[in-house]
Amino acid sequence: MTSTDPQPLRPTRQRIAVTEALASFDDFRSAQEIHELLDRRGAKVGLATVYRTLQRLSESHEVDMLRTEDGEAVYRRCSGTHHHHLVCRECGATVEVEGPAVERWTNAMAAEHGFADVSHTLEIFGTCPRH
Amino acid sequence: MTSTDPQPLRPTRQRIAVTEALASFDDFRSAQEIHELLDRRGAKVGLATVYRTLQRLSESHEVDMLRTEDGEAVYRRCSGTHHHHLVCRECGATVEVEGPAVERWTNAMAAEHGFADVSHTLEIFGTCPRH
DNA sequence: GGACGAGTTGACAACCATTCTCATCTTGCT
DNA sequence: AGCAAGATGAGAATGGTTGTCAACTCGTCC
Ligand SMILES: [Zn+2]
Ligand SMILES: [Zn+2]
Ligand SMILES: [Zn+2]
Ligand SMILES: [Zn+2]
Repeated sequence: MTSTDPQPLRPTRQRIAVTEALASFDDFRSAQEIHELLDRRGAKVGLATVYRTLQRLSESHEVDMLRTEDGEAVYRRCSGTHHHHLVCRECGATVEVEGPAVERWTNAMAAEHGFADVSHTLEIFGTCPRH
Repeated sequence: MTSTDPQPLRPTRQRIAVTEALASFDDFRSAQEIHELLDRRGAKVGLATVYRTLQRLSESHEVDMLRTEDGEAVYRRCSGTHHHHLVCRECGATVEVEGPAVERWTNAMAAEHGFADVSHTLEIFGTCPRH
């Protein structure tokens, strides 16, 4: 491998602040909400930087990103392994779920139709026991 | 049932035109693309109306709507039954797929965590045999 | 047919999440 | 210290989507 190495991502003050912010909550939040959170904490990080950082982190699978029903991107820290989410529509409470069978099924479907380079998105929405 | 009846949706010239447009292609297209298509066909339908109509149709499950990676809403005519999609990243070619096992799995996950009123989204992306 | 109210339309403005610009720092390295 | 690549941020710009509201259409009941 000589070409595209993924670049290390310098640990700047801003990136550290964003990562810490992500560690402080459990539900999915938008870039703007995270920016606001940082503001309240006194960490001065530009909005554009928050967007850029979250984008980078989600591209490298260090945080999960999904889209709300109206298309807004929301983020959440995540465990290393591949998984999906069960999200409460009311309060945002999130449970990570795994299902080998589903993974196998998506791959089988793709293979059956000759699709290569496969990825997938899967989210489950509902109302949690507290609602 | 006395309360919220879903309202019939009047068959206006514009709505018919949008429905016909939807019948004329097989991949997922944005509201703007569909508006453009209508324009080229000479059907004069306002952009706002295209948005409103697609929204209505997708709410009543008469068309499928999903979000591209950058959050844009795209639409496609659909069969009546619940299903998911295998979408080509390159050309947009789409295959509808069904999987009772997956449906069961999502419900089981939700039940296991006490979630009610469950729905889910699942899309598979890849490159089709022609790419 | 004519009148009426609810539903619908469209040109355009407004919104708002996200990205771009670019001059100015920082960082990593020698 | 000195440099190049990377990173930042204030503000402007972008662009999909929604809101506004006066004019229009449909179905319905005289
Ligand atoms: Zn909840
Ligand atoms: Zn998966
Ligand atoms: Zn293709
Ligand atoms: Zn399903």
